[in-house]
Amino acid sequence: MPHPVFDEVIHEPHRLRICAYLVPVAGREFSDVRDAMDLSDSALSKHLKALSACGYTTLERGVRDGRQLTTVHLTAAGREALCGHVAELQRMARIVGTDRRVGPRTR
Amino acid sequence: MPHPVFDEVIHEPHRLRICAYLVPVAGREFSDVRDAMDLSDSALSKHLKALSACGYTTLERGVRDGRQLTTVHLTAAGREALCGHVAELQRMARIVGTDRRVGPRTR
DNA sequence: GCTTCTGCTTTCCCGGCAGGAAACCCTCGG
DNA sequence: CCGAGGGTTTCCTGCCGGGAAAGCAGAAGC
Repeated sequence: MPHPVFDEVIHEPHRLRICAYLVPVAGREFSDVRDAMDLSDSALSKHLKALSACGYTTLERGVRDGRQLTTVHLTAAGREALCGHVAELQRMARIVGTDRRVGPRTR
Repeated sequence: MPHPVFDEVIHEPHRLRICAYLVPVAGREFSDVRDAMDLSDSALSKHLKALSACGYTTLERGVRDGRQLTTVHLTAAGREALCGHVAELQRMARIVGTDRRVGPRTR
């Protein structure tokens, strides 16, 4: 592994968590993500913009109970990217033997 | 997992790789790390300074064959931090079901 | 002991990125 | 037409990482 080279867009802590947060469900409301990630509206909006620019997420604007609400979705590409990134890290961890307490698993 | 909160020092891509690179051996020469990580002298020096400031690495200056050479060591704390960080990511991945190809594990 | 060389370190400067605040839509309900 | 709620964009600021180059210390050579 000369250069694991991580996906910077997804590697960014908040975005990493956002994507992870989106994996298990079909879609999350903007406000839910904002609260769960403890981000300001603007910060989240920017992160989603970045993620969407890469095709990792999509925003679906709709209305419910007279209120407008935006739903965030993780795209297949986003899931792919996240999985790939995590896999990359795990691969690194495995090679390194970093399985909590570096024991006899040196290889 | 309200706030996985990653260790920013170790999360930084290059530093993450540097630490991983140091795990399997007792010590690496500065130049080896530099080349392996494909970093400039100054960049590596700065990263090592940051890691050392956290007590994650130590530098041992010595001489061999008339040449001076600095050996980089990952400390126990550094290994701990790396392991912890990776574990955190794996935990996140596991919760999320990100095991390459997200199947029927929708919840 | 002084110069030169080498190997790391520090300084300087720059560009990029993330965050908060606030101004700005846009849409819905009155 | 007028708010009000929900996101978005702008503006500005601080931090952080990188390269270039100057700086510095130890070692070899003279």
